[in-house]
Amino acid sequence: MIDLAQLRREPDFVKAALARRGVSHETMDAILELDSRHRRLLQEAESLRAQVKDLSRQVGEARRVKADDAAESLSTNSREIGERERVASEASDLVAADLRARLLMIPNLPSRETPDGLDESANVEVRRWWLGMDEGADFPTFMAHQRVAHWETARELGILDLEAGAKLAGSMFPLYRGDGSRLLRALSFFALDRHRDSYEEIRPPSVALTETMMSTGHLPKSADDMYEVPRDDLWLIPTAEVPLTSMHRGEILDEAVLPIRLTALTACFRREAGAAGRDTRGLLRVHEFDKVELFAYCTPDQAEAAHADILARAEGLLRELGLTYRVLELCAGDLGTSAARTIDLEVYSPGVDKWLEVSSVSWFRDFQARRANVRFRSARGTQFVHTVNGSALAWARVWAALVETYRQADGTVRLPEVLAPYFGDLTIRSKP
RNA sequence: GGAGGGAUGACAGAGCGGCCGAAUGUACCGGUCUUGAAAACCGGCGUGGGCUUGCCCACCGUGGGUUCAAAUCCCACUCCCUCCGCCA
Repeated sequence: MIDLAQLRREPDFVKAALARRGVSHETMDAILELDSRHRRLLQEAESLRAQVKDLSRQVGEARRVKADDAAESLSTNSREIGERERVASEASDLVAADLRARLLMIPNLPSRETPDGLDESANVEVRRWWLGMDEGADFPTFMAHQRVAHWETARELGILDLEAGAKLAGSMFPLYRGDGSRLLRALSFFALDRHRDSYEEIRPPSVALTETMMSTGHLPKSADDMYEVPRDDLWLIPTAEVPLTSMHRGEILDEAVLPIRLTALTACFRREAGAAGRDTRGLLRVHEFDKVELFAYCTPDQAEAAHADILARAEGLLRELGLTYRVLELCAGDLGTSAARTIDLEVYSPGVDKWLEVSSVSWFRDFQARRANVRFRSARGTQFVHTVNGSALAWARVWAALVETYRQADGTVRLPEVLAPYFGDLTIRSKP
């Protein structure tokens, strides 16, 4: 949630920032108008309530000295004012609810680093990396045997059964088998081990309450993108960011414990509403995938370094795996609701000849902390923490890129050496 | 699923209709004392909101209700603890 006080204090600045991501000035003016109406009604209600409290005190006093007539007339008076207070409060609450509902729909202010632009075409490519680049090698030329889509290779090798997944849960719910399933597990274990030095591993629930979804900004805006369990007021998590952000919901943390760095492996569920038919073959876009997430609660001063660390770790994994990737600075119009700044990592998948998003590293400033009410106490008083997070990494697409990149001329897949401790024999062959 | 107990400030723990936003202790911060520290003593010490910046309002698990007045009474819900049942 954006800071209402800031909107009041510097409306032009906030409106200009939000205009960069398509929020109209009229929308913000309506909020300011509601805010001032709310404050007027609130003042009225509060002053009436102050009168009721004062009279009630006098009633008590009168009773004590046995002045029953006085007590009776004071309490009648108080009852009448109480009626008016009730009316004023209801009016105030109504406006407050409207104001809050609108405020929850407003996205975060883009950071200074975020370039202008209304959609993904305006994202800025920051750099590319490929194996050997650091030694001066040119962008790789992929061989014909690497130009085979992962779903073809996977069928030949028997490591992915999309038909079976569709039978069980519908299309875009993949079922991995044999070495395909082992590869998935190897990747998660590999990543979690790499983060052990400074991130505490968490295994959160895979479902979250509506209230929890509100904290990260996934609700109310993105309800259509998520799976709901209405009977229990639960939602399947679209990312570990959801539970991790709410771990300290409502708490005031000691400055000394920050930054709190967490990592979690979870399944992620996404309905992908509105994306039907777009890049949906194989593992390009699926409803359920495993992801290792990195997350930090930090002070505003620590946020930049925490963001950079997550990005470096996500990139580090891709480099260790020897995959070709590029780094994109998202433009204002392509940012997620809660993000002030986001850097995406896209891996190059030679078989399908596409760049696939495998990580999104975001800085939320205090937007989520304000919603989740996570603060910290310091010498300068109590303030909201900053949250940052990023995938390291989302495995379905990495799995696809690995199978395509490391496909050999003989049709087998030879995985990179770093996976040896997690996978054993690195060659995936078709089983007789 | 059934029965009972509980939820109060950073923590422990009183209060059970009327100056209670809340006793007391611990922790924490400042001061006195001390060569220094500890102890002792003195003072301070929740969060958020509104406006005339001094005052007002809200918050005692959550949401309703009763009352002139609710941390205190009533109802519902959530979570925690104990016991019984069931179960991977």
